[in-house]
Amino acid sequence: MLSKKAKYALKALEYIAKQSDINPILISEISEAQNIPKKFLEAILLELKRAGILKSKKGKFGGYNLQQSAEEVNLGFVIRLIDGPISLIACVSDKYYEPCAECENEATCGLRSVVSEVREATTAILTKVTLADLIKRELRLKKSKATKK
Amino acid sequence: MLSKKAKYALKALEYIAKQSDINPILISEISEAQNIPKKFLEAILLELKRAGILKSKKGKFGGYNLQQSAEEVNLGFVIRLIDGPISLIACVSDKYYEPCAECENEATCGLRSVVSEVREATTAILTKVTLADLIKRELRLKKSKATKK
DNA sequence: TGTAACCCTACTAATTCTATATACGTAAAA
DNA sequence: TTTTACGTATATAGAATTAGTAGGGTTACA
Repeated sequence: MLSKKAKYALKALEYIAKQSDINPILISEISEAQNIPKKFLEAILLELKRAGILKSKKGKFGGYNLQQSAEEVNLGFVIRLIDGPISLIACVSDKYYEPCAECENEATCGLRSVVSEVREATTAILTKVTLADLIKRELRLKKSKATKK
Repeated sequence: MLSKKAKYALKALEYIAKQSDINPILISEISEAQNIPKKFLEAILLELKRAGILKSKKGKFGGYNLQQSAEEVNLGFVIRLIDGPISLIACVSDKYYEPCAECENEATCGLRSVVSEVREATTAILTKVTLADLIKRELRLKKSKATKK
């Protein structure tokens, strides 16, 4: 499962991406709009900034903006950043690889081979979908809901 | 990520499935063969028994056997049993559904729609693969490794 | 009836998650 | 140049989860 932190990060990024690029967005504005505890959100945004996704401006009329474009930021990157490995077992993880303690032979482990397939399928989706896609999806869903009425 | 408990459960089940059906398998044997703490394994096997996957025989010459056939037991069932939801967010879970606290409209949530796709892809694999498949895979991997030499 | 096996309850140490508190640094406006 | 409105940094803390341990109890076979 995703941690709340990762979910907050994605919600916050989506919110920032939806606003105009001109004015920096306040932490407190995001916090209220998305129901995220403010102090917790501060830490999250800072992490996203360090990772190069966001940029910030200090002082009065400061706040956060995207550093990369909404088309560049994919969900897999964010989730990996905040929650760590996406794979179900570390022995099939690319970025967070660790050998299994018990498993004597990784190359012939059946479980590993299955979990590896799951990882491929999961990351294929998560790294393909960007913030921009997320916003587009939302619009599409809202439209199809409206026409159904 | 899978918990160690779930990994232990799968390893233990695979081990039992590989043995002949005639003699019950001892907890201590599995524990040693798969490097699983014995007392922890006891608890896991008990849970698998309660779920109807294993059956046990008490007393001298007792032990564990499969109750269902190796073709019947799929990995998704075991993982869900031990670790809970497979989905990344509870709002797309079938068995462990819970509404999102922050999300005001589930039907139009872009993140939900992406995570839902991930869930479909993941469960499709995990519920298709059975213990019997796991063993077959292992054999196949061992063979292809041998021919490579 | 002894003993080798599984069964059961409760406890705990360590870690992670979800924040909160406090103090500090910085930039723009009055 | 002082004030005010922001972000930055570090420390801490309660709750939940994970990964076991301890210590018997119960059953059934020889």
